[in-house]
Order: sequence, then structure tokens, then C-alpha cells
Amino acid sequence: MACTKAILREKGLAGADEQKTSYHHGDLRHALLKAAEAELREKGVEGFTLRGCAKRAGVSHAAPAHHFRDANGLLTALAAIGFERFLSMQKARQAAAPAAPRAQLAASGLGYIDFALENPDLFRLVFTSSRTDFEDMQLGEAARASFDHLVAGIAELRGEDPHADPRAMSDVMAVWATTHGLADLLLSGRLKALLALPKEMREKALTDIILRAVPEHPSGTV
Amino acid sequence: MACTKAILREKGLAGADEQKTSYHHGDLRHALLKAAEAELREKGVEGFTLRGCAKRAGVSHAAPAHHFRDANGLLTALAAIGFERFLSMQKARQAAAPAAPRAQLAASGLGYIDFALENPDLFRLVFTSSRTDFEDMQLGEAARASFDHLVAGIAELRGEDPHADPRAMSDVMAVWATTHGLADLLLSGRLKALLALPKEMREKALTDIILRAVPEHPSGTV
DNA sequence: ACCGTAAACTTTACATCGTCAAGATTAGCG
DNA sequence: CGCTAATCTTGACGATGTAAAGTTTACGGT
Repeated sequence: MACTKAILREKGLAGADEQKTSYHHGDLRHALLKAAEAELREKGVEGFTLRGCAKRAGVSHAAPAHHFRDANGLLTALAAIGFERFLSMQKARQAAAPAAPRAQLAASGLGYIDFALENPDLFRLVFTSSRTDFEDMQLGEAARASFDHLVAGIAELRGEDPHADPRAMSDVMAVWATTHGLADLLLSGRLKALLALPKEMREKALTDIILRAVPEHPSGTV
Repeated sequence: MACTKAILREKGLAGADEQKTSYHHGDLRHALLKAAEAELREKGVEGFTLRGCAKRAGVSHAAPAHHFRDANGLLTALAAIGFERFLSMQKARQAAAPAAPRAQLAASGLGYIDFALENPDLFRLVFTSSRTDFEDMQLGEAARASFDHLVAGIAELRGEDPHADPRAMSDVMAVWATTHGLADLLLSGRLKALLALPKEMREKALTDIILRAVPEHPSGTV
């Protein structure tokens, strides 16, 4: 609805990125999101600038306001996209792993960590920035989808719906916390020992730690 | 060395906080750190402002530069203090817990989480802000002390020095990740189920999850 | 007791930021 | 073909971090 012209231009101009022949951009919303991601990657969450995004997209500094309420609005939209990519990286990992629930869970966790390491600032934006608005439909939906996916994984493993069984919900929280903690600590360079390992060994170690969170023989209350 | 006058004034004036009679403040460094913590608590990491700190301390906006290189310098100094408080909250918890290594480890973890929940923005500053400089002596030292403390806890539990025994080091990373993940997720309101629980049950649940990271009978490699 | 140096603090200035308001341009529909 | 509304630009404002230059005061050597 908003991008017919952009499509035409992109087809016509063989993908060179930064034209801007006409007054109207054509698909600025998209362009801004791409620019925002690049800015985020280069400058980090704390160095992120709305004007920088506008410049990178080749428009004036006030243009973004017509597509996003404000800077936080842009970041929120970006976070929603990030969240979707986040989930699909987990699913991609799982697709390449054995079907056993335990292996699936570990694979999902590795995807979680992969995403964090490959998109550090996007990860930070999504998980620990106060600039995103989770009341936003897109973002809220993406977040819920991601949570549901984890819950489903535990349901598969335990044969109980975590929403009904507190013990299964404990498993959910435990894997999530462990995986998230690994991701966050790796990201901030606090687990250099792990990062130094060759990929295969590192993933073995990560898998081991993640699966500790869901013991095969749940102990009684400690 | 720099605070004789400040001490005199504080004694003389019965602790009322915001005088500023003389041109020289007397203990501005201290005052700025206090102001910075308050600003952090009120506005959060992303809303933190150097000028705000200066105003709160009752000095001109350029005064902080004489005590801290720049805004990040102030935040770094604050982070160092935060880190020390962080560690002592863990130790406080441990002092009130049974001496058994496992109980000590759990207590330390609960202290970790306590700190995060009671000082959310300080926690964020310390663990996920790019504005702190860990090359800084104070901060680096505080961080190392905290890590050493965790390592010692695992050494106590396993009877092996993690720096020498990779399996023990795995335990270190596992508890750390789990505890940190819990803290971070709780902080961002993503584990509301847990937060809703009455204190005692919540701590029981947290303890259970934390201790999963260090199984009593370490399984062979999964 | 005094004086000069340096530290502590203020003032001024500047570039950059986010956002608002008003003007220019163009797309799309009647 | 012309109107309206969406899209984008320009200009302006207050706030921010930091650098430079000026002011005040503490303090050590005499």
C-alpha cells in the first residue's frame, strides 16, 4: 500500500542503495528501520541517534516523525523486528537438531545465544533498554510469541502444560534464566573463557549448562 | 585529604544536606556520587544527566569535570561503588545462612538478586551499560573481587580450584549465568509469576533454580 | 603573617540532540 | 485537471556534554 513506488525504483535501479531522486522517498519507513539497525550496530544503544538514522536514510532530520511517533517509537518498531529474528534463529537451530525434546531445548538455547552474539545491540535493545514500549502491538505480540515458544518446548519435554503445572513453569523459568544469563554475560565479555573455546566445544559446554536447568530426574525440594 | 572541611561542616550542621555557603564545596566528589546515584534511581540509566547531577549537588554544570573526566567517568566511579555494595549484599545474605557450601552459594545468589531488585538502575549500569570503563582501577578491582568471591564459593563446594579444574569452572559459569539471568529477567519484569509470590516462597523457588546449576551428582557429559 | 601558585568552581560558548511548528512538494483520487 | 492530504524540508527551541577562559579560595613555603 505504501511501497509500490519503492518496489518499482528498486527494480529499475538494480539495488544501488542510496538514491533519492524524488522529493518523496517512497518507502521511508523501511529505509529508516534498516538505517536504525545499522546505526545501532555501529554506535550501540547509548550512541543511537534519530538524526543519524535520518541522515543515513538520506532524508531530513524531521522526516522520521511522520512514520514513527518519536525516537523511541522507531526503536520499538526495530525491537519488534529484532524479536522476530530472535525467535526464528532459535527455530532455525532447532530444525537442524535431533527431534528429542531435550536436544530441541538445547538447540533453542543455542539459537538464543547466537542471536545475542551476532546482534549484541539489538539484543540489548530488546531485553534491557527502557526505550522500547512493550505496550506496542507488534512488540508485545513478538515477545509473547517468543515466550510461548519456550513454554511449548518445556511442555514437550515434561508432558505437562507449564501454565497448569507449577513444576513445569519452574522449568521454564530455569532454562530461560540460564540461557539468558549466558547470553548476557557472554555479550558483556564476562565469560571470556567460553568465548575463547573453538565453536564446537563452546557449544558443548553451553549445552551442558543450559540442560542443567532441566534435570532429567527432578530432585525433591532442596 | 580533601574532606577535612566537609567533615567539619557536616558535624557542625547536623546533617542537613544541601547547604553551599562557600565558593568551594569541600567534598564535591562525594556529593556528586550521591547525586548521581539519586539521579540514576529517579531517571534511569538512559535518562541520566551530568547537568542534573551538578544541579542536584548545587554546583555549576561544569564543576564535575574537575573530579571526573566526564559523564562516563562519574558513572564509572559510581559503578565501582555499586559493585562493592553488590558484593557486600551477597556476603550479608551468606552470614545469615547455614555454613554448608550449597546453602552459602544459594544465599550468595539471593543477595545477587536482592541487589538487582533494590538497585535496578545501578545493576544495569554495572552489568549492561557501555558507559562504564572497566579499565578503571577501582571498577576493575571491584569486579574482580566479586568474581573471586564466586570462584571461592565453588571451590568450597567442589573441593577443587576452578582455575585449575575445568569442571569446577563450568560450575562457576553455570551458577553465575543462572543467577544473573534470574536477576536480569526479574528486573525487566519478565518473570512476574515469581515476583507475585510471597517473599518466602519466592526465595525458595529462586534457590531451587539457582542450585540446579550445580547438581549434586554431576552427570557425565550430556 | 603573607603571598603566590594551583586547585576548585563559574561563566560563556559551541556542536549536537530530540521535538515542534510551519512551509514546500507531490501522490492519488474525485 | 485540480484538490486534498500525505510526505518531506526548513527553521527554531530548549536541553545536553564538553572545552576554554575567567574567578575565587585553599594552602604551603617563607
